[in-house]
Amino acid sequence: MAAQRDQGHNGDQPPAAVTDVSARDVPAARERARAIPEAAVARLAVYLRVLSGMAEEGVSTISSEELAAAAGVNSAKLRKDLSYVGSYGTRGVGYDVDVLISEIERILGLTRKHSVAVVGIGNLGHALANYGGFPSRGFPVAALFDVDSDLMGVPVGGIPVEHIDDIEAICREREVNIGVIATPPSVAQDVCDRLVSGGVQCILNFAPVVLGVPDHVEVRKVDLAVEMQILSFHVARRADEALAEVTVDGTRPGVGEAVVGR
Amino acid sequence: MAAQRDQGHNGDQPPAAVTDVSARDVPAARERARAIPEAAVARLAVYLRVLSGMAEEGVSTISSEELAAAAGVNSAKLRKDLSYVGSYGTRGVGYDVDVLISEIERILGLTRKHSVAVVGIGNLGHALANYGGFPSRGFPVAALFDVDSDLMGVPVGGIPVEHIDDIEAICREREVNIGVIATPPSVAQDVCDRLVSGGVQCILNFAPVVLGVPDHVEVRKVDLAVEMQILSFHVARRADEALAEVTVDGTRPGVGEAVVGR
DNA sequence: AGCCGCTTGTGAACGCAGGCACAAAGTCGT
DNA sequence: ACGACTTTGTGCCTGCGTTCACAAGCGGCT
Ligand SMILES: NC(=O)c1ccc[n+]([C@@H]2O[C@H](COP(=O)([O-])OP(=O)(O)OC[C@H]3O[C@@H](n4cnc5c(N)ncnc54)[C@H](O)[C@@H]3O)[C@@H](O)[C@H]2O)c1
Ligand SMILES: NC(=O)c1ccc[n+]([C@@H]2O[C@H](COP(=O)([O-])OP(=O)(O)OC[C@H]3O[C@@H](n4cnc5c(N)ncnc54)[C@H](O)[C@@H]3O)[C@@H](O)[C@H]2O)c1
Repeated sequence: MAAQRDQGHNGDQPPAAVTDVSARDVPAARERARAIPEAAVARLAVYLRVLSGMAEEGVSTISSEELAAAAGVNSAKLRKDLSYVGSYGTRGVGYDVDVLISEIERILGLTRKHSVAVVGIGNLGHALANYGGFPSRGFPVAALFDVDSDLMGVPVGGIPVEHIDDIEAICREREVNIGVIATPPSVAQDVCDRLVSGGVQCILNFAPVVLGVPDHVEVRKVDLAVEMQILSFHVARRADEALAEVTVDGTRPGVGEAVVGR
Repeated sequence: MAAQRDQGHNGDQPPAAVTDVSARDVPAARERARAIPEAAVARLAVYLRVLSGMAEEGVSTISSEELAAAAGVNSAKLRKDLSYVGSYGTRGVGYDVDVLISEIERILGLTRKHSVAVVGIGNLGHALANYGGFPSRGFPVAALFDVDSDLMGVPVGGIPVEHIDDIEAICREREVNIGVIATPPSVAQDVCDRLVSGGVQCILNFAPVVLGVPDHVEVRKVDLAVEMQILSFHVARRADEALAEVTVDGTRPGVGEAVVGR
């Protein structure tokens, strides 16, 4: 079938030394939540989207095999991922789509409200603020910030842009949970610090810099240049391989059929 | 120190079953290139950016410890990553910044030209097309595509938008290596197929769908909703932990100091 | 009611990536 | 010229995540 190989791009940073200061030799109880590998969490989010699509199409039950195919993963892995959430399948039948959606949402914490603030309303910030996919998935955009005085008060995606200097106060007031940084790299650390002092605990960073944050803050970065370079690496590798392939046995890499994702 | 925990979000998909059909029990030679873990490739790209910054500031030599701190990783891991590239350090001194830059660029395949095509010039596509960070890093934008007739010929970031129906021909003609999909999810698979038949081997997908592609095509996806949901999960986990923490020994997670990344 | 076949859930094995610690190697100072 | 110091490169161990394979469980069919 050959769906895409998902991101191989992943972790670094001492998983137990720096970030996980707290969770060790603790009784148990929420141990279950902690035990979910981050990679599995990422996949759960994908399953959730696929399941939502299924639900809209009126599908009420799905087997691990079908869901795995739709999500582009191995069915064993899918079942193990779902087992982190709990046992909500029916043997011989499969999973109830609605139940699974509810349970995954619960585990991912999507039952809470997660207000988002976008900082840096330039090219990228505009696109993010206008994007309907966030509010519709439970991430309402609560505030936009910039330094540019021309932007002050201008509504983008229905939300007026506010001045960066008010960021702490506004974030606290509106209980912003997630800060999105779309400013130039040079000011990203400063913006990050301000978000943190505004009580924001989760940050999604688009600026190509490594942010330093306190232990209790979670940062994820989206670095397009890195993505490009990883692709570039694969181009180079493929070129080498194709060369070696031909040299060794004359076989050329097959072209295969294009499989439809959903 | 506590820099950010990098993406824990990572691999899935059978690493040896689907994608790596070709590279096994091969003589050796380029075996070196294949042997680099994808996670290490992602970090190499980060090191490269940090090093570029260093070079601009006139730094000519850097130790693994310094570079590791700047990149937010463990120094041992950094050295191991660099060892995949080769032995270009000088013991007792460190690495020559320029040499390291050249070698990482070589490994990442950045010595070749990588033309990029962006498909779907909406909110996100505009931002991408206008982004100066791609051309400056060796990824010139060679073409833009959309279906919207109002956009035809309109220059975005200096490149005129062309019709999606010409995509195969233009991609072949301009030797596009990397296709970026920023269309609505519903047409993403179709666009993907067209890119592939236009000879594009690497795809960066922003649409929230799982793309099916032939084995020889590499897909990476950037899924902001998934990123948000991973953050959401951590919010939930933290809330649970904080609760348990207080319940068990009365200690509250420390607030720590905000460390500056660079 | 009992059997059959299908699908889940998971125990166990495997493999890869991360981290430690040290020997090798080179530099700088005297 | 030699020794002491610094820093690299890497072997080994540990731990996590993925995969396999199968027993347990449930619905449906006879
Ligand atoms: N545009 C893209 O497609 C793209 C792609 C990858 C990465 N990025 C990164 O995303 C970031 C934003 O890119 P962009 O193209 O939108 O840049 P941009 O220059 O269009 O926008 C930056 C915005 O940040 C604002 N800003 C500057 N200093 C600020 C401060 N101290 N506080 C608040 N706002 C401030 C500016 O006024 C501007 O509106 C950059 O770091 C860039 O490297 C962008
Ligand atoms: N805007 C964001 O910040 C954001 C964030 C995350 C994900 N995304 C995803 O990125 C994609 C684009 O988002 P957007 O906000 O730019 O949407 P958009 O609607 O603004 O832009 C989509 C563009 O694609 C074009 N298009 C439609 N069908 C096409 C086809 N068959 N061939 C070529 N072009 C076609 C449309 O004309 C439009 O210009 C979506 O899949 C969205 O889910 C966007």
